[in-house]
Amino acid sequence: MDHPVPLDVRKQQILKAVVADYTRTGVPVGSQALALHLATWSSATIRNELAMLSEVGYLIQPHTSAGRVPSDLGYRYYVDFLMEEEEVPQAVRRQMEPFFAALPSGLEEILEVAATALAVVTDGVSLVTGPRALGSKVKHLDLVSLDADHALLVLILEGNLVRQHAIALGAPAEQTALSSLAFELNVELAGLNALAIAEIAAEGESGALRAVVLADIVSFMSSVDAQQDALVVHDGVRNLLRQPEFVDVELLHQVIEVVEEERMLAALIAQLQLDRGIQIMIGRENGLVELSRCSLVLTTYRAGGDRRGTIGVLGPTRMLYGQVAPRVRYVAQRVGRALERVLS
Amino acid sequence: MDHPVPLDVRKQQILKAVVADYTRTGVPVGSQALALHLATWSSATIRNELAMLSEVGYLIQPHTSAGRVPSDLGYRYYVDFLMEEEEVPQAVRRQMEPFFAALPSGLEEILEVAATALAVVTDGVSLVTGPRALGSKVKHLDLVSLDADHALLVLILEGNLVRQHAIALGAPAEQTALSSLAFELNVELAGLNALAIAEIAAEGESGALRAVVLADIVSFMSSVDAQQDALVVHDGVRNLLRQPEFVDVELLHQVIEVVEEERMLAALIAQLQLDRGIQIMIGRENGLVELSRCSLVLTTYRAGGDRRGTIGVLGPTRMLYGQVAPRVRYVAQRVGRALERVLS
DNA sequence: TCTTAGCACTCATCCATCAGGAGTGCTAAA
DNA sequence: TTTAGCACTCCTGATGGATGAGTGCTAAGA
Repeated sequence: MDHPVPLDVRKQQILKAVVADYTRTGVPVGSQALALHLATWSSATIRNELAMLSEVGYLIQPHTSAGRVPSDLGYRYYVDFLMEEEEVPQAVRRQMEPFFAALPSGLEEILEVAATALAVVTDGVSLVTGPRALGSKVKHLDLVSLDADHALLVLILEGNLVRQHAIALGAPAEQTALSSLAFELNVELAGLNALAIAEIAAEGESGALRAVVLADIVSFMSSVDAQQDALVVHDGVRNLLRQPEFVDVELLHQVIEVVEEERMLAALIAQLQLDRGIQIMIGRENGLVELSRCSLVLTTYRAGGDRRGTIGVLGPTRMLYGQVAPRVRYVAQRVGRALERVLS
Repeated sequence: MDHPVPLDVRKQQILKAVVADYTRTGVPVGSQALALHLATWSSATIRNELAMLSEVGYLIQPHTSAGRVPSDLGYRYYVDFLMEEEEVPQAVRRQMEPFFAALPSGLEEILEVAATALAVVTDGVSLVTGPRALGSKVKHLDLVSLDADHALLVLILEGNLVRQHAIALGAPAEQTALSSLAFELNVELAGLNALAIAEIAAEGESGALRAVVLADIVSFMSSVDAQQDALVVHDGVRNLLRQPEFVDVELLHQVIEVVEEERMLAALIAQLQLDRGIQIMIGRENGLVELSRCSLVLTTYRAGGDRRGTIGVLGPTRMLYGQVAPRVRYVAQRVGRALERVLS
């Protein structure tokens, strides 16, 4: 991967043609089929080249009398050096428009809509994580009385992330007391993150209503920060079923298991280097055996400031990378823009 | 369905044995296999009875030399007259405990947790709709300034359903103005639904900040009410893949399509009569051709007062109804209790 | 009249066999 | 260096019993 075997122009053209043909049909491609597209050379010449490409590991032969299929390495070379990105067609943009037109203002809702849109236009499973809230900051908070000694804490964090949590107050408190406390805290805590609030909490005397609420805010915000990474929205499992590689029910089972068991994907995505533009993980590169015959096309979206989340697509290794990558990027941009509007 | 063909005791026993055997093994059951369980009669006698049960439509023979399989009608007779509900075993309750132990206080989160728990213990796809908010009522609201002439409306509805919406104010307004307006509206609107608020909105003069916000509250609450029905959480698609009936990829495809395309299910569930305890829809009874080989076991959960939602399981027709039904009911109760705590 | 042993019959499933064909590697000529 | 030719491999799909599970029917027994 670091030192790909260099290829001459003809081998490159042939590899590219193999990838193109195979992604289109899903059937191993033979020298004769290639000779049609690459009329410059005879099938025999191509056959020789194919043998050499197999030798260096870019192509695989399922069995002796079969055509060639790109290996993970072959796809890697293709993606790194040969792939041409197809601009997102007008028709596809139009197809997504309804999703983004009536965009809601909540973070989760926006991400969910984006997931659906992405699944529709890429024929894969879309994956979206929440923006990493590296110490998200309080924008506004509110306290609503539930019963005598319980209250609901409503936190509005930067990015209009709204979270609520029930607090056991320890002692009875009226709504009026809660309201004035909320007013007071709004002034004090605006713009602060969990860490800074923890300091303020440490100062005050314990036991009082204010102390109880402050302690809860700190612990709750920390848990929100921790959770944020894990949030994975997905959509489009149905798309996998159309792919011929998934007639193998066992394989399908493994993939769906991983997708529904969201934390495995979350872990995978967390180890991702951000800020690399589109990142493509091919086959075994992702490290999960269950996904060894799948690829991931991921990128980051900006949720204002330096908060970023991940959005992307999971599909079979045999994927139209040149088409999927720009679409992922496009949706990421739209999400970023939508969040911008909603941001503080 | 309204007038099931009556059966004598022996036919009932045989039908019950066929259902038991078939749900266990997934293989058509023959007279000899039955004779092992029902030692009172010979295989020949059972054979005669099977022929009669086939004639009245309770059993089906996939082909001449195959055993019998219960028809939709047969399952219907079984669940109506023969099924014995198995109490939820201690082990299963324990299995669900972690899910309910650290239950969050938000409506959506609770429903999501319940969906996961239900999927785990029933080996099917769990389905959950939000509680029907037949004119949900305001409990608390808040206005947060976004920029000069935009504000974020945060509505806390009964049941601690928190919703936010961005408002274009039409004219600049400071946070102080918004706060005092929010204070004023909290007093006026507490406990009112969209309809009642619409009346208040109609009274005031238009154009003012207050009028703009009121108008937005009305339209937003109406849309929340409308949406509420549609909200369907699901989990456990992976479970379907273990069932032998879904080696037929085409069938699987149709089912997943329906499940992911949530609105079809929402429509199906909406037409459901509530308050009937457990409702079981077998095979074609659900009316969706895509789900003609599936069954639904549904019930309602109470979200306090007269707000109710639906929770249940989708699985193959060949389902352990006597086991699934009590588990669905159990989870519904737990959800109800969890929501109770969170309720106003 | 009801039950049941016996038996012929049906038909899905399994397995081996075989022809067809796609695609290869190798050789030798251009 | 390219390419036509050809033998070879081996997958795929079709064919055709053999097997066996399960039935319906008949006739004898309780």
